[in-house]
Amino acid sequence: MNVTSIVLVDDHQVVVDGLEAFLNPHFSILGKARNGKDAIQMVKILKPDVLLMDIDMPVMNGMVAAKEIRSSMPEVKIIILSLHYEKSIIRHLIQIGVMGYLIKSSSKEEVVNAIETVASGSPYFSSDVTVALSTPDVPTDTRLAPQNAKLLSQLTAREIEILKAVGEGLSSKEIAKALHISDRTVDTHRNNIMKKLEVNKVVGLIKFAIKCGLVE
Amino acid sequence: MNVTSIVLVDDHQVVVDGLEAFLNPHFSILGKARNGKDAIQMVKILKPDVLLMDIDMPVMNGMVAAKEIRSSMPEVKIIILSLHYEKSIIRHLIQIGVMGYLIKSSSKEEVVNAIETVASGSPYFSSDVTVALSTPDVPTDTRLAPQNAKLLSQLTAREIEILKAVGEGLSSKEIAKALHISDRTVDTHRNNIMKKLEVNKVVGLIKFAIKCGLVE
DNA sequence: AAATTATTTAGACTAAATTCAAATAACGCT
DNA sequence: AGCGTTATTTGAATTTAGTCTAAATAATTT
Repeated sequence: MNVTSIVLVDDHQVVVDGLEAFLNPHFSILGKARNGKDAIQMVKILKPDVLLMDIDMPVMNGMVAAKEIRSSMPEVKIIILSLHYEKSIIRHLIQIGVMGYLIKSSSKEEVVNAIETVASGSPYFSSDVTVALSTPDVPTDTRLAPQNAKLLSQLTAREIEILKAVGEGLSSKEIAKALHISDRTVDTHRNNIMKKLEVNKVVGLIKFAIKCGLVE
Repeated sequence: MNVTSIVLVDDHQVVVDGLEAFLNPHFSILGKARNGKDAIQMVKILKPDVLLMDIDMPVMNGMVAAKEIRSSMPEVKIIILSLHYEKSIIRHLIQIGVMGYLIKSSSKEEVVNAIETVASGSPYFSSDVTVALSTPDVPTDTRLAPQNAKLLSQLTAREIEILKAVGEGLSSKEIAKALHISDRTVDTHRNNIMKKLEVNKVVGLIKFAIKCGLVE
């Protein structure tokens, strides 16, 4: 088998040169690019075994380039070399089909090891990446949106009580009975609430109550 | 430096014996256990460098044992050897602080490599694990509950159209105008929908519409 | 052709919401 | 203690919306 050929892509010259310095006798560096756009061109012409690429780059970032290369040249194995620990980005790239993911703090040995592993057809992911992915997702919808919190805070205790009851599907009369007040009172409260929340339909109240977790 | 010492834990004798067979000249196998409980005892007495353990085991499973060992003997490096791809389990174990995670389909070489990496102080996670973790979480609330799907399916197209409009806060009259039909018709549809969904309040309709993702 | 289901409508009735107007209670402020 | 503000409460008259019953027409299925 031939020596593994590589294209290096990073917008910082020192990084590319440094990588080249310690990869050079062992691997064949076919080319070096400074952004995703150039990387695509270079890969098409040079057809390397492995593409070692950064994410943050001007003109075209590594994620876009990786996607394009995956679809047009699936035989090229992509290794991402990044500072990013952000889960969504890592996930996206793995879903796109990159074969490896290294953090820039990786040792020379790890980079060499990753390239060899990937060149042989197996994926290689830095353990930092795995650990980063292991933190559970925060469900976005459980959090109370700031503007809702603000609106909610300007309701009085009684109003919140009534809003909750409305959200639970009780009519003015039922609420009145439950709270031992007149149903006119309940209506007034409800109208005041609607003014404060700037909604003009009961549905708006119900939706707001749901959003704030007052019901269901 | 001394040869790395290991304790093997798996409820299947063949697996333990098989592992021992190819690890033996290279590493020092101090002991073999069949469940988590025995593993804890054995680790306390033998103090191995590395504990290679399954998850699914009788008496006490590997997760519980890993947690216990992590808190009582943090210097012992734990590698999980499992069939599990389940994200929540993998995550939990990484959060507990296991240093490695291998899938049972791993090659001999990978197992040896993992043990060496972990013994030297670096984590080692099989790439299958990383890929498994890279799939985005499905927020539980976005999924349509089966009973809601069933109820929704027994509504007619027209009824769904009206349900949606109700959920958006339109009154019967407004819906009537929008659909170029009489408001009586809208009422009838709404009542039929309520019968089908077994709710007796408009709020029920709105909540159902939200649950089914028809609105908002 | 007959039976079901879907869509449409009306009238009489009932319930609910809106508007306008205002009283009482509570709270902080000077 | 007196003032202003806000919260909570209520009523009457008015307007709007929703329910119930009943039924016709269109579309589909059997």
